Amino acid sequence: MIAVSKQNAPSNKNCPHNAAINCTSCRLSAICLPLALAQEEIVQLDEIVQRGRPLQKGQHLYRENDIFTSVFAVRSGSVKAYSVSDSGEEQVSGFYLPGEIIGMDGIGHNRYANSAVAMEVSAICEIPFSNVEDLSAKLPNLQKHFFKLLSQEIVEDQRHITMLSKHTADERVAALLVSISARNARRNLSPLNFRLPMSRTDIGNFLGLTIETVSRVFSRFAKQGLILIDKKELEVVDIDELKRIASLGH
Amino acid sequence: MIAVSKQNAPSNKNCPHNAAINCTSCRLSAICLPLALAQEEIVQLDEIVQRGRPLQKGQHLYRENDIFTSVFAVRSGSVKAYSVSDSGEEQVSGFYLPGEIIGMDGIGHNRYANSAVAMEVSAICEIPFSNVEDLSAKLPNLQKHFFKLLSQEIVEDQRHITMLSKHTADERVAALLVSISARNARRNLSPLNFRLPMSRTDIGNFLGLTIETVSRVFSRFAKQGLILIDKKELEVVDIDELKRIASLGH
DNA sequence: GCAATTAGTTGACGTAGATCAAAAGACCCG
DNA sequence: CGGGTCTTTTGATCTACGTCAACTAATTGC
Repeated sequence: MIAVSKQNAPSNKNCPHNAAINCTSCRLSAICLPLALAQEEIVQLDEIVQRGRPLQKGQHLYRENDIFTSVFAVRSGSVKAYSVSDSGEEQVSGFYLPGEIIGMDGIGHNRYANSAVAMEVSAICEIPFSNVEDLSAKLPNLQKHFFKLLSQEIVEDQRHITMLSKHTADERVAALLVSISARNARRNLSPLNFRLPMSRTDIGNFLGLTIETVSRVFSRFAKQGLILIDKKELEVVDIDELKRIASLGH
Repeated sequence: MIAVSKQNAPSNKNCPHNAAINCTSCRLSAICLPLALAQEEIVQLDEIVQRGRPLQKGQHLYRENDIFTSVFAVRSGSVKAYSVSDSGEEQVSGFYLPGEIIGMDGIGHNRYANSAVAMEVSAICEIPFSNVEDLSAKLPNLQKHFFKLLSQEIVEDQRHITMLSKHTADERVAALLVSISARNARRNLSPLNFRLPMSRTDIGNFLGLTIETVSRVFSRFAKQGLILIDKKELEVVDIDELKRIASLGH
């Protein structure tokens, strides 16, 4: 299921990492663009969006404390955001899938608060934020859209806080699987069959659990017939039960 | 939501809850307004800010799921934001002190994601967000300021996520005390002598701990000579040691 | 193609903090 | 002022998850 692109330059409309594309024709625009934006407005936005060559697994979009310049839209692949504490420990703050926007944590202090690294070969759109600010003054819908994006990330983070402070290991893992499933559905991918792009270590780190606990929960879910898991390939067998577990208060 | 209306109570410049005040003269403006805003721009902002009569302890600014209309600046007192999960449990998502802005979680889905309640008698400025959007299109500094505010809240929440997922009870409590101390300093209040506006239950809930654990940590800190605590009155004796504890990775 | 490294699984055991329990202050309010 | 309620403290016990350890299976590199 991994469509790892072997080619590195020639333009090819069928390649998911293809750079020769624009917002108007991008099938993810429904996710990352404001629905309210008129065709002509999209063209204006399109002009400021920069599309680079695909990032390889392990390559960074930016690093914690770099000067903030842009936010990024994931076009294909997946990205992990993380920060490193004084004591040198890594904290994974989020996973970003196609259509999602990363880097907005940098706006507040003009420096990125996290590092962002590709978890697999990924195509990324770079959106210089000063251009967004300028254009937002002219396009009320665009301004509104970015306010919404930022606010939604706050709500997301707060949900995650609740997850960490009130939910058991089972509930956290179930919630992550349900979240990825729902996000895949939104992108018209299978919500029941997908590849987890992140390692067990990253999952544990994100969920505030050790790798051993994550592994045990997966094994238990598999034994209970909720999922089939082979390394990173996942089949969700009983999504309703996963949802039920995810929404339990403990 | 409470009806926060412009009122014409007798002007009394000395009362901390006084409503007859404007942004220009408000001694908190350095905290809640963009420094870059010109005098004349502040006047324009001032016109959309509504100042209501003080809220009593326990009164709500808004409730989870109410239609989003405004963000609010705390002028005096203190406010707690919290949400209630499916299972009926409360999750405290933040404490807001004078100069801080609350309610931005509502922008994303046009409904507040949290409830906000006064923890003591508090004066609040209501800022209708549609006016902010309109004015932001004209005042680039204002737009920038709100982008920053939203982004900073994201960074705050992510710090809190790290706190919950990587830090011990001692470290969490120390970090909260250091945070309140720093925020008091910023408002030119004593950073070493203050009253905790929230209950032990709220502290525990916010930090992902039980009330018993919070109580024990306070007792331990007191025994170690780091703080003096009498009910809600707190004296910080050794701020450096608290900072050290707060920044430990465990 | 075969050692070397890394990622994941599983088991045995330890511990930070939850839970349960009881009591002592505060703080109402009639 | 005195009885009821709520908050906080402190102690005794329990448990979910972390830690440590041993092993297997992928992946990488030469």
